[in-house]
Amino acid sequence: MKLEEITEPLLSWYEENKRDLPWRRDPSPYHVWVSEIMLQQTRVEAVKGYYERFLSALPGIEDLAACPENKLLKLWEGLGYYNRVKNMQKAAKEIVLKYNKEIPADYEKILALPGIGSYTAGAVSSIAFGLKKPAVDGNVLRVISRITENGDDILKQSVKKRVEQELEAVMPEDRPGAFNQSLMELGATVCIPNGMAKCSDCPVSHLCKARANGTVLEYPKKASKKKRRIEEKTVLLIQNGQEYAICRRPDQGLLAGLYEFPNVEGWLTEEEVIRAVEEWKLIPLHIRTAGEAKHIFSHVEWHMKGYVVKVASTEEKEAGNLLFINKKESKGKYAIPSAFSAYRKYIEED
DNA sequence: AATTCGGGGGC
DNA sequence: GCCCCAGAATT
Repeated sequence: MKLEEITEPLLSWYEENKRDLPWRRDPSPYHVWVSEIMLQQTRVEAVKGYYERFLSALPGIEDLAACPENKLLKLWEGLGYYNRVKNMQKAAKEIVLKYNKEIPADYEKILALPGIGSYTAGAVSSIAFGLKKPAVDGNVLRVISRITENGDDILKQSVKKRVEQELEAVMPEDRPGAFNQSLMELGATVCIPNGMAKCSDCPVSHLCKARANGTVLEYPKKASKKKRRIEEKTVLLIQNGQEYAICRRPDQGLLAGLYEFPNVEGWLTEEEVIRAVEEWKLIPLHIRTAGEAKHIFSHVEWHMKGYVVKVASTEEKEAGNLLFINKKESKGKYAIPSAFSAYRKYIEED
């Protein structure tokens, strides 16, 4: 089987079956770029709402380049992988300065921008500019591994590089964007993972080696993942009247630059919590438990126990690194990640 | 080549 | 519980 045989069936199928997605309506380079960054390791359904809101707030590249970081993170709040939006702003500033406010129609220049790897560079190049560059994501790797019945570990970058070369060699000159999207669309809606592939709906099932040999369930091959480590934390809801304390996380590492309720490593007793609050030079008046919560990241789990600590009224908005905010500021101003969703209700109620 | 980055939905 | 998602950057 020659791989290029998939081109015509895929393109025809795509035109008939493609989903109506927000970023397919007006595929300007900026729109395609924003959508592709949001879609990195993130499902289409999760992105839709964020995409519309983001472009309403920042309709152009210059708006993105000039946006204050807190507002930017608030627009991304809950979407995850927050370096994506920071890198996107870096790239926007670079585009404004070096490329006269327009994304260059050049694969290598796009690839060199922060936050853009081979997949995103290929997607923007092909979809927004009609350049013949492949866009190989997890969908494409799964589809190709099944069609070719290839047992290599698709998590290896060497495999991704090889698939990119193979696809670039057989891509149609005229419709590279549609070709790339057809492979992803097939992977997302028909050739889906975990053994539920709908081969009867597949336009290239007659070319699929795994289908012919009944081995679809065995592909793609992936190396097993290592276990997550577990971190125990005590989360403090420090209440001063209608306001609660939050603090900014460090600029590097997990959830960098986002805000959180003050918390400490380990599970503290009430007495230890009282002492910890006094370390902030606050005067604890009353303490009660605020329940337990678990949050699972890709590589770590937080097992949290919470306490509500009412403190004596203080004039200061800030105490050390603490920042006292009200319900309105919590909802509209500061980005607090989903890891703390179990505890946000304390400030968002009352 | 491995690890670190979020969060949610499906089974 | 485990899987995976329109991946990229860092170590």
